[in-house]
Amino acid sequence: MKLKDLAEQLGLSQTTVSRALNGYPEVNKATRERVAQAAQKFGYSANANARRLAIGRVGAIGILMPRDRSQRFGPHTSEFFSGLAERLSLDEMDLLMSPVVNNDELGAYRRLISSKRVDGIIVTGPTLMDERVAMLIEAKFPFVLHGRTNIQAPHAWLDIDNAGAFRQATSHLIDIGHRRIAMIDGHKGHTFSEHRETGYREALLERRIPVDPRFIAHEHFSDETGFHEAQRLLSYDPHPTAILAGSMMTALGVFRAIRSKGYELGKEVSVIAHDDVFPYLNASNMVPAMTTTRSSIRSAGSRIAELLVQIIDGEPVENIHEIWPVELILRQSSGPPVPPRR
Amino acid sequence: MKLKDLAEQLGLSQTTVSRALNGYPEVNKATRERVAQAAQKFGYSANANARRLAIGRVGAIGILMPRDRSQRFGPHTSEFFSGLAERLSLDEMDLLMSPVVNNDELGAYRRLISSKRVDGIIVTGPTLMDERVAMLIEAKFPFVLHGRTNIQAPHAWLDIDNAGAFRQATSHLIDIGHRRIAMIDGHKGHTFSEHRETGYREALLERRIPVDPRFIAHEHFSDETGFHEAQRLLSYDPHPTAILAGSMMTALGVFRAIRSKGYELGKEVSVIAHDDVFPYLNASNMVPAMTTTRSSIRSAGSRIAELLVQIIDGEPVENIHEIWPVELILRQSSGPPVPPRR
DNA sequence: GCATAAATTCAAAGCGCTTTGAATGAAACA
DNA sequence: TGTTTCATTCAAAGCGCTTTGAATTTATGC
Repeated sequence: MKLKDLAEQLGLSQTTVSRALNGYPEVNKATRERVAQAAQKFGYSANANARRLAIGRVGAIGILMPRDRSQRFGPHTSEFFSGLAERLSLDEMDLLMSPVVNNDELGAYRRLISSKRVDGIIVTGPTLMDERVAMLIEAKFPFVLHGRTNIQAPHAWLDIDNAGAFRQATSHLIDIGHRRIAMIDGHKGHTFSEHRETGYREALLERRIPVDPRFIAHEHFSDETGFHEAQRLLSYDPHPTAILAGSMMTALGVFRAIRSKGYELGKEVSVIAHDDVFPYLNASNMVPAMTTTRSSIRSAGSRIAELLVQIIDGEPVENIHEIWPVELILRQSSGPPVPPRR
Repeated sequence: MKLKDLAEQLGLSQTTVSRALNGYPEVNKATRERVAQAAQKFGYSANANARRLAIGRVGAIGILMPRDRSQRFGPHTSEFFSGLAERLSLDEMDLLMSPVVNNDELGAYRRLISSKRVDGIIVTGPTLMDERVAMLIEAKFPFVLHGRTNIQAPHAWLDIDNAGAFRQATSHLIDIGHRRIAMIDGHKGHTFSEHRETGYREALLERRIPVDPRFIAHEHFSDETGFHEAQRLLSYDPHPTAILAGSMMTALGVFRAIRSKGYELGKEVSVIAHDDVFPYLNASNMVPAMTTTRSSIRSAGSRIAELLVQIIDGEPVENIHEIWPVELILRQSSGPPVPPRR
């Protein structure tokens, strides 16, 4: 059933029916009701493509499948998506996930824009001089970046305070007596990873504790890499008395490594993990409960969707920058260093 | 830049340019080249909405945000999506995620169909008499179901052998001497959950071991529920000597509960988990390595995307039914029951 | 009771593409 | 050379909607 048919059924013009359905004021109330009922009855709903063509707006925002396979759809991505989806549903907006073909990421962004399949784009996991961001700015296409870059031209972004999180965690560990502190985080090049390392270094520097490069690891987030890196770290003599883990998955592996070496968690070796708040993996439920720097990636997604919709509606991009603070939540996996038993 | 502009630039008609771009044979080779070059140069790419309106095809498949919040975008969903996305990229198809508004799920499906935003739909997490499936069959809209229902009318589906997986795991446990075996799985009502329970019961029945209803738990998949349910199970006297966990997350909680009670995993209490193969959570890396029934949910997603594309291309739906076998992989978390050390 | 304003409704144009049916020019045939 | 055929190209119609500008009906003021 199309608009024409519906209009004929009702003995009205397409114009009136269209207006009735779209809530225009110049339609008689009785007529509007009648139209609504008929639409309901016949299960009519406008052909989205015709509608979009006519109004020049899509009602969807896009996101490209994250570039490297390892990052693609990790648990972080899915939590983030969940936040996006939740917010977008309020505006009845769709979320379009488009693949990167031929590994031509920039081209994929360009095509997504010029084919008018989406009203705006969300960019995640940026590097410091992210070329996708540069391109989108240049193209003047609405987008919001999750994370930050060093690119100066105005654009909208939302990021958490990664440097602050790791600075705070590191300082805390120093405060309670640790001197050999290691970190296992995500791959270098990504802004969040660089920022975290910066925070970590700043905290050490402030207390004049030298940075031991062996104590810094960059890997993707999984229990496996957490395990391997922690094993490596603990094999040094003296080994670190505290480990910062970039994600909950990493932390699971770190826990495992500490146990398998026979150390007591939270005593001989402390662990602080960054927690993106996964509904199915709760830091306070671990044994021992895990000390974390916490920030909900889902909430970030939700807010980003909101911002993008605002931008699409014409909000100027200049002032849309948010840095979210990260909470340090002390639990049992961290404590003053205790010399090894034995 | 639109087709008209591009055509004018080239001194050609829109017809010819369109045909050149879409690979029609009746275009001079030299012309085709020239057009391709110009398109590249001007960054032209057809307005997707106009194109779709004209050809009546969208180039996207849809999926609605899973219904209940708990299930929405768990780690399973994201792995599944990942598989879908991977396969769809081969066909340059988009994946459209549409929200369910006002909690009107069926209405959301109807609107998705009648608004012609997608060429086909993927349905997940069905119940035994899933109304969405019934509706889609009725509407004759292309779709593939991940899972199964008891609905008889022909429709395409792909499922793993959930009953077989749990039957096999249970039988194995019985074989090595267990008599009190518990299961913690997903919510009742979902087909996969019912099938698993069926498999479990069949295995017990076959050996004439009575089913203890206290030993069956249905909860959503998270480490927290795994922990709580396992705690409950282990508080019975006598307690189960083996626990089947419906997901890796659940298993993490179960591990924790067993340890916190002071039992030795794989001896006093065995655990077998169903593993959907998460790249960031590896069963063989746990300590002890976890015995699992394994089936990749990502591969399932990939295959389902493939099937849906075939259906959209006209493949009849009658014969598209796949049941994937599930492997039981023995590792250290299961073994013959050992009487508690005092 | 008539002119004017306000409330409704409508016909037709346009969104940017594909595709039908016709036109053109070149090559092949007789 | 005139006629066919084939290879290319084109003009125009149509996809289903929104929206402009005009037409009609109804309400209001004097």
